[in-house]
Amino acid sequence: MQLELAARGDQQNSDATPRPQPFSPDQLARELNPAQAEAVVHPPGPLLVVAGAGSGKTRVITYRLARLVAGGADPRRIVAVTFTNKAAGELRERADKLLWERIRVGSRGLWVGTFHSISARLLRQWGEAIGLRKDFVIYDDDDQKRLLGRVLTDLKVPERMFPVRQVLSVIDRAKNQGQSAAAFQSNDYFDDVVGKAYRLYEERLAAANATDFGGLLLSTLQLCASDTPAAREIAERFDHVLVDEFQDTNSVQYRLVRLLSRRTGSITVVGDEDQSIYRWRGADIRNILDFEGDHPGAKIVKLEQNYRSTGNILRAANSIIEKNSERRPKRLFTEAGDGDPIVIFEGETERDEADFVASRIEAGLSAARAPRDFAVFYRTNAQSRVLEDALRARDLPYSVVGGTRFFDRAEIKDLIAYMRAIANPDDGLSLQRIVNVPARGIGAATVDRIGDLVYARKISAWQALELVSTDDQLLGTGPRKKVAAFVELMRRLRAESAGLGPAALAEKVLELTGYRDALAGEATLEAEGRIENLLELIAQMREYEREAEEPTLYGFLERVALASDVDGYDPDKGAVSLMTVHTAKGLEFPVVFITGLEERIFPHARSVDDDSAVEEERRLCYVAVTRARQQLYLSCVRRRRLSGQELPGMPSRFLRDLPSEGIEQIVTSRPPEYTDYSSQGRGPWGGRWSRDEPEYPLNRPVPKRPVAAAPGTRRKPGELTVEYDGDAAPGSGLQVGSKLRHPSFGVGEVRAWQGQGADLKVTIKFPAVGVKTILARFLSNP
DNA sequence: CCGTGCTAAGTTTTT
DNA sequence: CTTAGCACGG
Repeated sequence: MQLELAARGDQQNSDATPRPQPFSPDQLARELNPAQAEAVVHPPGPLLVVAGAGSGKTRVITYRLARLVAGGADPRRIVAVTFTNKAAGELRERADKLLWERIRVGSRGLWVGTFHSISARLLRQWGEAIGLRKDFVIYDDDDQKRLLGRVLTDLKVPERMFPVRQVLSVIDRAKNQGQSAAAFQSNDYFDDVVGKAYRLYEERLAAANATDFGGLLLSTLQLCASDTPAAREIAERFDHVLVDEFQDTNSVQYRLVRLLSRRTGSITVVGDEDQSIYRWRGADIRNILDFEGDHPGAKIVKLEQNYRSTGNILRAANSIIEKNSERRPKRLFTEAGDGDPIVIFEGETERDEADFVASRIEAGLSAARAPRDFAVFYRTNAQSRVLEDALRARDLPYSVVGGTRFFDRAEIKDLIAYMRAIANPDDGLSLQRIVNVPARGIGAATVDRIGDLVYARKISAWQALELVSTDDQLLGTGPRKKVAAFVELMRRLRAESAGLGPAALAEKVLELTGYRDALAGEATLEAEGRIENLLELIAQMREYEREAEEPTLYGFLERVALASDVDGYDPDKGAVSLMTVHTAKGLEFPVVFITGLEERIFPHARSVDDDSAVEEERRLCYVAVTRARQQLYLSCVRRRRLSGQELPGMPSRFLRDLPSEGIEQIVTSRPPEYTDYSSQGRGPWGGRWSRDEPEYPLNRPVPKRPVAAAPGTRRKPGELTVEYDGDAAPGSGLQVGSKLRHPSFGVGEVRAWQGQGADLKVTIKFPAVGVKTILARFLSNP
């Protein structure tokens, strides 16, 4: 009782009372299944937990971590690595809770984070040992592309033969495998050029005091492997290492983990080869398959009992994944009943599919099922649009997780670029972005000259700016003065930045640069939206300042650079979730729709010719299926419009692999007529679809004639309701130019309207989605 | 130097 | 179909 009342920070006193037995065999037997308990109590040393989907993986990690601490381990000397910030946050929260409940110790000082954030942290502390400054910035892939583009131009490499994307992917692959620019091997002409580009790219990165995603990890590995006092300190730093999603580690990450755990040998990895879906990003499935061989005496525990899904869903998942060969045999089981049958929908077009999804969600809403309980998955981001339209048409709240990121918007990147340039004067890329934003008369010609100067004299962009603003030989008087004014502006901002938090600094930037005034002066809806976005960013900065232990400008910039798609998922939004299958990993929902299950969509066209790529697609499908708790819908269509052209669709091979029991099928289409698309074939979709390609029949015969969709299930698309939030009352002065707010589209401007009362239709232009004609139902009057 | 209008191009998954 | 990049005219 006394213990219950002990204050949270009161650690000394807890020793006075007898300690409870928080992890006694009895207790564990009550809270864990035998396999879970085995993993939790295994003594420190190499341990691989093969955790099937929904088998209580996070539970095992938190219990094991807590038990290590209960046994005397210091939380500050434990590092737990995850793949997303969201997973890291969850792990920290659950570990903290368990530690407090059971042994009155918090998780304070525990290192939990993604590979990238932990690397950044190590580099900021010890990176100087390998010549890295503490204040480096992190370039995202857009920055990488721009930097490499400039490198390729300077090397006079023909763009046709060496597209930036392709060169970058080779460089990235090399980095993921631990090959630095110096060590880059080339066997052919292409790689010779890539090697040259790689070296110059790295040179420029270093000059900009910047690093990229791959570099973050590679530098950390180099640091840890170096013969320096810093490396020895790091080797002493951690007693226990835990790694989540181990199947997705690449070679560099794996070596890093081994170095961190080498001294004590206490390394716990948790993963599932069946859920390895990041091979294209360098993940090496062998890391998990060979773990035993690499760690003599390693213990392996398999978790096969699933606590998430119904029997029908689990059987479907098993039958899909069983076709793979690169895996240890494993079969998930559940003590739950069969549950509802899985529903397969086969429609005519992607609109029918979207409408089916929306109608089922609408019908499924009840006291027990809120919008947040539904998730819709797709293979590629481009597929989300039709689904969004269909949900909108039924007024269902939805939220697209990932996709075009908030941080990718132009105005956000501009502001971030200012902050980066203030934090790090050497960041040429950011300087280039903002030097003429808002327009201050510094044109492309001037920027080019400064860029040439940087290249020719091997100076930083900032030095070049300072140089041309004082030396009247280099630029004409007009441009020179303008550049000088910009230099002065940046100096002033830097001077003012001292002592300001990120949010206050951002406001200063918007004010002093005239950015906000420039937008306000435009007085358009787009500009209004941009200002709103900037305010949102500043609000995020404030939130960061509240949360972070030690908020700094670098800290915020790092958080921005390392934010992941799924980090934006918030169940409390109360909306139907739309996301790619990749983003869905690690999440679960009562009802799941997997759409676009067609050959060349899922599995993707780029994968169908390569057996091992198809295995990855199969794992992806397995991940998608195992997200569902109670109800699973799978859908495919016979004709799909994708980037302009319509292509015929064949049911995915994954549908053919489903068991014949526990499935309900809804068909509203018929197979497409034979069409020879070979003459029109263009690009990767290269639409050949001939008789030679195998048809994958579903389990029931397909009707000869199309069956009409149920009547009354579909409203006219584009009909929506808006909430009144403007400067005109209905009937009493609604006019062109009035502002209205729509729950999904935001504020829009009235273009035209017709009718009145309940039949009032208004045409509105929304900055976000364009012009829409809407059935307006005014909910409130001013 | 800047904004507009057009054409052409490219379309997987993301820390 | 969308978006990005480019040429042109002001």
